[in-house]
Amino acid sequence: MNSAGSSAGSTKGARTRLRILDAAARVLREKGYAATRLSDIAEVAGLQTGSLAFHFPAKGQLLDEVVRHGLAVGLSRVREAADSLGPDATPAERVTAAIHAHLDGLDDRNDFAPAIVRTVDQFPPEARYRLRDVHQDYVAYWHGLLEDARLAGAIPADSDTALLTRLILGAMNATLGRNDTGPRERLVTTLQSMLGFSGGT
Amino acid sequence: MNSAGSSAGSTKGARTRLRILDAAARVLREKGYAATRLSDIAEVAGLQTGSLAFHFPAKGQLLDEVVRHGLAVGLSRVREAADSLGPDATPAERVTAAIHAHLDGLDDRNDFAPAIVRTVDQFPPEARYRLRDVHQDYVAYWHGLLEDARLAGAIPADSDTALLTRLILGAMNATLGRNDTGPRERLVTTLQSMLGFSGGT
DNA sequence: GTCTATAGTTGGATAGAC
DNA sequence: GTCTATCCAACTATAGAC
Repeated sequence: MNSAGSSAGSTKGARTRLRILDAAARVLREKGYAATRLSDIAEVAGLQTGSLAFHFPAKGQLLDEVVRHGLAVGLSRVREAADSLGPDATPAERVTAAIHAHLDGLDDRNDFAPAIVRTVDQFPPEARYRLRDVHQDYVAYWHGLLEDARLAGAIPADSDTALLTRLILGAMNATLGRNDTGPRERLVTTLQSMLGFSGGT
Repeated sequence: MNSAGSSAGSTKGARTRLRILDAAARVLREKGYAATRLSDIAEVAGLQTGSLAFHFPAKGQLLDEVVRHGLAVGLSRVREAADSLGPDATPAERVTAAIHAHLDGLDDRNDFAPAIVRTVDQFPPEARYRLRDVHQDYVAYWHGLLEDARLAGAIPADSDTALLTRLILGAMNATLGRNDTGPRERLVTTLQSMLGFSGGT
C-alpha cells in the first residue's frame, strides 16, 4: 500500500497529488493525526509548505483523502487475493488469502494501512463521520467472506460472523508494529484457529 | 477505571493531583494525544491552566502518568477478578473472569482504559519507551493466565500463548466504542472460542 | 504549479501576586 | 496551592510574485 504514485499516464498535477498522499500517509503513521504538520508532509513530498494548498484546500481534507485512498487500495488488494483463487476455491481458502493480504498491508514497509489503523481514532468526529462509509465497505467485505465460510461449514454454524469480523480484524491489527509475533505461518494458523477453522487451508 | 481520586485520607494536593489525572484521561480519550490541551484538562478539573504546572512539570509527564495510573489500576482489577475466585477455580475460570474485568475496563463510562487503548500509539516515541515496562506487566500477567490454562488442558496444548495473548487483547480492544458487538455473554463466549476453550467456564 | 513571505492563531510554559 | 498575565514558539492558511 505504499506508493500511491507512479501511475504512468497521469498529468503532472495528478502525480504530485499522489506523491503528497504518500508523504502524508508516512507522516501520519509516524506522528499521529494532530502532530502531523503540513511542513513535514511538504518536506517528505519535496515541496514547500505553501504549495500543498494548491492540491488540497485544507489539512483535514488531505488526511481524509489518505484514509479513503488507503482503504480503497486495501480493499481491492484483499478482494483480489480472495477472488484470484478461481471459482473452485473454498470459502476457507478465500478467507486465508484475505488474511494474508490484510497482514501484508500492515507490513512495516507500507504506510497507508498502518497509518489508518493507528490513527483513525484520532480523526476529529466530523471526519470519522465522513469516512464511515469507506470503513463500512471494508468491514462488510470481510463479513461476507466469513459468512460464506460459515455457510460452507468451514467455521462453526453458530458463529456470530458480524462479531467475529470485528474481533479478528482487531486481532490482526494488534500485530501492527510488534516484532514478537513470530513467523507468518504460525500467525496465520493461530488466526484460523481463532476463527474456528476446521480443515481446508 | 474512572475516578482516580476520592481516596479519603489524602492531602488536598494529592486529591487535586488525582482530579487532574481523571480529567486528563477523559480529555485524552476524547481528543487524542496531541489535540489534548492543558486548558481542556484544567477546565474539566476545575482549575486554571497555569495551576497545572504546580502538580505536573510538563504536559508530557502528566499524560505519561495517566497511562501509568490507568494500567496499574487495570492490572489490579484484572488480577483481583482472577484471584478472587479462590484456590479451587480452574485456570479457564480465571481467564474468563479476567476477560470480564478487561471488558469492564473498556466500558464507555470509564476513561482510563479507553484513553490508553485509543492513544498509546500516539505518544511520542520517548514516552512509549518510558512506558514499555508498565505495558509489559499487563501483557505478562495475561500471558501467565493463558499459559496456566494451556498447561491445564483448557486450551490446545500446541497454542502459542504469547502470540495468543497479543491477539486476544487486540480482539477485546477492538470492541471499544462499537455499539454493534451485541450482548456481553455472546462476546465472552466468542472470545473463549477464539482461545480454543474446551469446557470449564 | 510552485515559490516566498507573512498574517493570524493557538497553546505550552513561566513569573509573580495573593 | 491557585490565580492572572504574559512571553514565545509553532503551525495553518493565504497572498502574490514568478
